[in-house]
Amino acid sequence: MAYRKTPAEISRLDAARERLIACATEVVADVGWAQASVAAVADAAGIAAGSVYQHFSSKAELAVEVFRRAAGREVEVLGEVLAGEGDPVERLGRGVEVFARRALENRGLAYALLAAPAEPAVGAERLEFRRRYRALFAEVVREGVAAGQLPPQNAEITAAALTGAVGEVLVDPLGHPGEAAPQAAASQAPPQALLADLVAAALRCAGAPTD
Amino acid sequence: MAYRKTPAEISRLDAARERLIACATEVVADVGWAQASVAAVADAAGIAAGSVYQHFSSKAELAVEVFRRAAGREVEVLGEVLAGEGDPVERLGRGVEVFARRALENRGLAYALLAAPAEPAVGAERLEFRRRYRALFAEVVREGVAAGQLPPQNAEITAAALTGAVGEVLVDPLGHPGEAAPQAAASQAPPQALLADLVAAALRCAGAPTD
DNA sequence: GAAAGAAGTGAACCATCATTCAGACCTTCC
DNA sequence: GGAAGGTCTGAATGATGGTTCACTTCTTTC
Repeated sequence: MAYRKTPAEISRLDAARERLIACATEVVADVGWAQASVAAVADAAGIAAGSVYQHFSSKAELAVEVFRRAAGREVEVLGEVLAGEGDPVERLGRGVEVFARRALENRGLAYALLAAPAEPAVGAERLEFRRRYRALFAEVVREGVAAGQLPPQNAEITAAALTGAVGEVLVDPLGHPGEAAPQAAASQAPPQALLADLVAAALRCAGAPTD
Repeated sequence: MAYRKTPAEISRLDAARERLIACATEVVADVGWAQASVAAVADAAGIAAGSVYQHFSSKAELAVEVFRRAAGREVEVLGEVLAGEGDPVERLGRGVEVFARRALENRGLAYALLAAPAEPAVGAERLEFRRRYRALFAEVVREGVAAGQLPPQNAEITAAALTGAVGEVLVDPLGHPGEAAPQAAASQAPPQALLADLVAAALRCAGAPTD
C-alpha cells in the first residue's frame, strides 16, 4: 500500500473530467451528436482517445452526462422563472420567452438538446427532459386554471403542446440538421418579433385572453 | 441486341420495387429506422440483400422513399381536410383530429415519421415535411384571421406551434424510442379524451374562442 | 436451343468507430 | 531511490452493417 490519491490529485482528475465534459459539449454544439466521435471529443480536450475511458465507461455515458448537464441547466432556469414572481399567466409568458431566448443565444447546443439526431441513450434522456419541461408547464397552467385566469383544460396536454410548440418554432431558426453549423453561432441578437409571436401563441394555447 | 425488357417484365420489376418499399415501411414501423438494416428489409421482402441495390443505389435512397411515401399520404390527407367543407376553425379542428387519429391508429409508423432517430437523409426529409404541415396549417389560420374568426397573429408561428404541439402530444402515447414496439400495434381504439383535449389546445393556440 | 443480356444471390469486402491493452510515464509513500 | 500502483497513450482489435462482385439463374430474341 504505497499509493493513495492525494486531494490535489483527486481534484486534478475531477477537473480533467469536467474539462472533458465541457469540451464534449462544445463539440456537440458545433457539429452535432452524429459527428462527435470519441476521437474528435478527445482531440478537442487535448487527450488521447483511450483516456476518455478513464472517466467514462462508454461513449454513451459521456453523451448522457453532456446532455444532462446542458438540459439540466435549462430545466432549472425554466423552473425558476415559472415559479417566480407574478401571476401564472405572466410567469408562463416569461418562461417561454426566457427559454426561447436562451435557445436562440446558443443555437448549436439548443438544437442538439431539442432535435438533433442522437444515439438511443441520449434519445431516452431527451424524452425524460421533455417530460420535465412538461411537468413544469403543467404546474403553471394548473395554477392559472385554479386562479380563474385560464379556462378549464387538460393541463398535461396543454403542457405537452407548449413544449412541442416552443421546440418546433425554435428548431427551424436553429438551423438544419446535417449541415455543418457555422462555428460562431452565438452571435445574432434574437429576433424580437419571433419571440413576441411565440409567446403570444403559447399564451393563446393555454387559453389566456388575447391582449 | 437480343434483349429488351418486355412490358410484363417492366411491371414485374416495378411491382418488386413497390413490394420492397412496402416491406421496408413495415419493418420501419415495427422496429424503427435504426434497426431496419438492409439485411432485415431484404429479408422481409424475401430477396437477397444485394438485390436491394437493383432498385435503389443506397440504403439512404430507399429510406427516403419510404419516408416520402408515408409522410406524403399524411400531408395529402391533412391538406384535403383543411381545404374541405366548413369555416376555417372547424377545418382546423377536424384536421388536427384526423391527423392525430391516424397517427394513433398506426403508431409505429407515426413514431417513425415524427420522431424516431433516423439517418441524416431521413432527418432532412422530416424537416421538409414539417414545413409542409406548417404551410397547410398556416393557410387555414390566415383564412381564419381574414374571416375575423381568429385574432390577428403571425400565422407561420402559429402553424409551427400547431405542428409541434400535435407532434409532441402524440409522441408520448406513440411509444418510447429504443423499445421494441409490439408488432400488432394498430389495435387499440384512439382514446377519445386525448383527441378532444388535443383539438381544444390546438384551437386555443390559434386563438379560437373557448367553447 | 443458343446467344446476349438482365436480374438475383450471398459471401466477401470495406469503412467506420467504439473499445481495449501493453507499454510509457507519473505520484505516492517508505 | 525505489517499489507499488496510478494515469495516459495511441495503435491494434472487433463489431457492425452498408456495399460490391463473381457467379448463377431467368428472359428475350433469333
